[in-house]
Amino acid sequence: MKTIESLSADEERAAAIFRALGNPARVRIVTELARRDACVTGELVGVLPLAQSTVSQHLKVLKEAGIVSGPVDGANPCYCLNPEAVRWLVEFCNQVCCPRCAPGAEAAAACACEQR
Amino acid sequence: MKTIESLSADEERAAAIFRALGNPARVRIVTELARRDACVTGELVGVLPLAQSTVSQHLKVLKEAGIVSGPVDGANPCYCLNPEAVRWLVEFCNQVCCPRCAPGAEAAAACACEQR
DNA sequence: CCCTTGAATCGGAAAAATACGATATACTGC
DNA sequence: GCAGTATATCGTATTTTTCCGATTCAAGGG
Repeated sequence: MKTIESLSADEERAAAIFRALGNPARVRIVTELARRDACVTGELVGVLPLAQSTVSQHLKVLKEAGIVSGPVDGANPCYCLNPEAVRWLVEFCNQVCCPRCAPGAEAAAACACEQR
Repeated sequence: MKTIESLSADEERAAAIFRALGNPARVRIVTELARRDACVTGELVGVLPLAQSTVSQHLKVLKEAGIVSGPVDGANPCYCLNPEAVRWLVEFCNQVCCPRCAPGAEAAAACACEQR
């Protein structure tokens, strides 16, 4: 993938987070983590039809993107969802698409040209 | 990538949209489309340091994910941002992470376990 | 100290994404 | 009809992702 020098820092961060979330297994992990307050990896392996090493890799990707934090090593290894990252992403979407995508902006939603 | 049969339709749709947005060039295209009301491909080629055929491919990916619509063929080929898709994605994020990620949920944001 | 258990990392195979140039297609204007 | 311009598609080389089994590492129990 080519680097685009004209990209803003926000755009790059958004792309990185989107990319990390752009996999069904990782979306599933995030929804599982959100459902509970914390999660050991082993439970996730039970939920997903993937090998333990693969789940571990997915967790690493999510962690590097800042979407999850952990694990705390020691007695209770645990991965946690980082709500700040999700909130940031939602905010980015709203900023970028504002005012056409903001909730309540339905009136302005129609495109200027006819849709195919 | 393995198909995960236990995945809900929403989770799959979210993953597909995230994946489509998970590329710097495509984020840039979306922000450009959001900035204007419509955009012919040519202008985007000028904005991005990529070949015309590559930009066309990116537009195709975004279109297949339902993020942009168009082009209307004829005199004024135009691609438009589909605000509904972005709104749906924001809503998905809020639903999944609710109540821990919803705006104003800062009090509940701290994870149950210590962060590394 | 050794053994079990759970998670991370390594090595590598297969599949998918990314990018480009070349080519095809569609529309405009002469 | 023909030329010119703009966009889409094809073929393909390269890179990246995805996944697994095997191995390593760390903690705890006997």
